[in-house]
Amino acid sequence: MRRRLRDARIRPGQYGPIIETASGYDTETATKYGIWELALSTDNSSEKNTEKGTENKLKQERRAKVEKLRELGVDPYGGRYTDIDHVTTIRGRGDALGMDAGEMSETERGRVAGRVVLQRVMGNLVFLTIRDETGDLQVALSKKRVKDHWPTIKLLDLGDIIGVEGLLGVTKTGELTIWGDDFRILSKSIHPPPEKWHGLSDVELRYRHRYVDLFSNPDVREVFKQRSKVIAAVRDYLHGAEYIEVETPTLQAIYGGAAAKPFTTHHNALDLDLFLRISPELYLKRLLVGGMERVFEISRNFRNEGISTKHNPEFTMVELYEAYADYNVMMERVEGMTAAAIENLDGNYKRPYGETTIDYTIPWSRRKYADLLLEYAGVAIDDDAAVRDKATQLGINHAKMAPAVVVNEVFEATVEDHLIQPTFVYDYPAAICPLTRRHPENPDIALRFEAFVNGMELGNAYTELNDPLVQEENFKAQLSGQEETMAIMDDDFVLALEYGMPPAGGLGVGLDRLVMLLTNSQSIRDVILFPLQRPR
RNA sequence: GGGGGCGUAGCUCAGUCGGUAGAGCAUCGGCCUUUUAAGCCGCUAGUCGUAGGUUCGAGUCCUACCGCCCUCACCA
Repeated sequence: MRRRLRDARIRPGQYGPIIETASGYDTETATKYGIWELALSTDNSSEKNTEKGTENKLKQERRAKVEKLRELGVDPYGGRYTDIDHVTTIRGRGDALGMDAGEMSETERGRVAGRVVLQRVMGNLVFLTIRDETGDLQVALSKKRVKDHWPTIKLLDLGDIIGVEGLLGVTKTGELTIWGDDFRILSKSIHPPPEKWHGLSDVELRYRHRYVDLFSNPDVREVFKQRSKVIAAVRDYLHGAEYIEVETPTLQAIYGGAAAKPFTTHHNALDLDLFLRISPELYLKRLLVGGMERVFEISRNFRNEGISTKHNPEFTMVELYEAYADYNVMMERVEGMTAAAIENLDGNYKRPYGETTIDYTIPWSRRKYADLLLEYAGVAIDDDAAVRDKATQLGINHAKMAPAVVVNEVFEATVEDHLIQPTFVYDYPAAICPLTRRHPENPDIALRFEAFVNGMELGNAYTELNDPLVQEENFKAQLSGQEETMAIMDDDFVLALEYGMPPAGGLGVGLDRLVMLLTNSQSIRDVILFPLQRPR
């Protein structure tokens, strides 16, 4: 679309002869004012008019109003409108005045800008509900008071963005109101907004036209404001813990750091196939080698896998590495960043999630993997026969699985759903995390934990492996085994370890999931502004 | 990929047994200077997701396809 518009700007003639319409538009006028959508659709209207009848009719009526505004000498797409007050600010000032119902201040003025979301026309007095980023406010525009602006006000539609200035007052019914005497139309909306009461509720349309979702459903906007606060708090917390924020490549010639299928892309000038990162891990560890002792990155990662309420192909993770620490320190980091996020929201550590309440009070529960397996599956982790019996009971086809894989299948089937309250599960079977440092006293155990909340994995951490020889061996073992992990040996990463990486704790926390939990959102798509949708 | 559900006016939704496509909001035309989803009167509004099929007749039944949601599988 954008491309078409740009082409049109250069060669308007290609869109055919000028067509005179009811509203008096032609491509020349459109060109002059730079309203290309208008020029194009007007051109097409002779063919497409019948196609989408109502929508076209509604738009044409609004376009006619645009033209009428121009005839009145009013710019329907006005520019700078400064020194405005937010609705919340005006409400605060209004409250401070302590006016009675029906009263109007003689001196206190307000100036707002926002979208018209409700309109109550009573002849020569119009009540509008204006929505800005902070809330809704009523403005009243009377013919007597606005004088010359009245003809413009008669052309207002739901969805228009306007600016209003006037005295503050309280109506008979007790509603704080700006009694406008100055008025500006800032953007004429030519597409009708959704129904005023229900808003936009079709899930597909909400995702595809998120801008409509945002302006018509204030709760949605609130979720994304909270998302911003969560991420800001995580960043502040880490800065406070003397971390440095870095940015590492999203385009990677060799991908790694997780077991996941990548997206592929291509650099034309270099004629080089590249991958979108599945994790920033191997780059962040290189920074530890370089002497950056505490680093983090809030990174967009891309995994070419299934989509679900908990998985979007691109998602945001905070990944961090801390020299001379271990996974126990990382548990404190998870708790610390979550607490910081909660403090930045509302300070409430007991939060609803669906039907349950989750208590984020520190410290979170810390449970050994093997203990949980015994508790919920009733089997000892090293009792292969018992584990396989249990697997059979659960309907898991385990004949060809390695012992540790069966253990993990049983664990996932029996334990994870019970991990509702925040829990660190630690000391995983080494066989299912091959690139991980082993427990010094038990080589079958990996120094790893996962943080679970509401049965969902929130984070994953390790006491990092810094032995280059073991790392190289593990890499090779991985390569020979699974097809999708470490498709290419990352020699440079091993080289970095050969120079010497300090012992460290490393952690990744899914920020989309953290936001889901803290905002009581049931789908990851409700905390991602533009979740992936197939083109229509 | 398997299973289930959904797709009707710009939006939110009805649509009976297969028999002339409906309502509310919005729009348009009236009345209206204290309304709160304002109200009242009148009007307009449709490729029933797409393409086939069955039938005298399909929004409705059948098939395929497209899109979305849920779920399982895959997957940290």
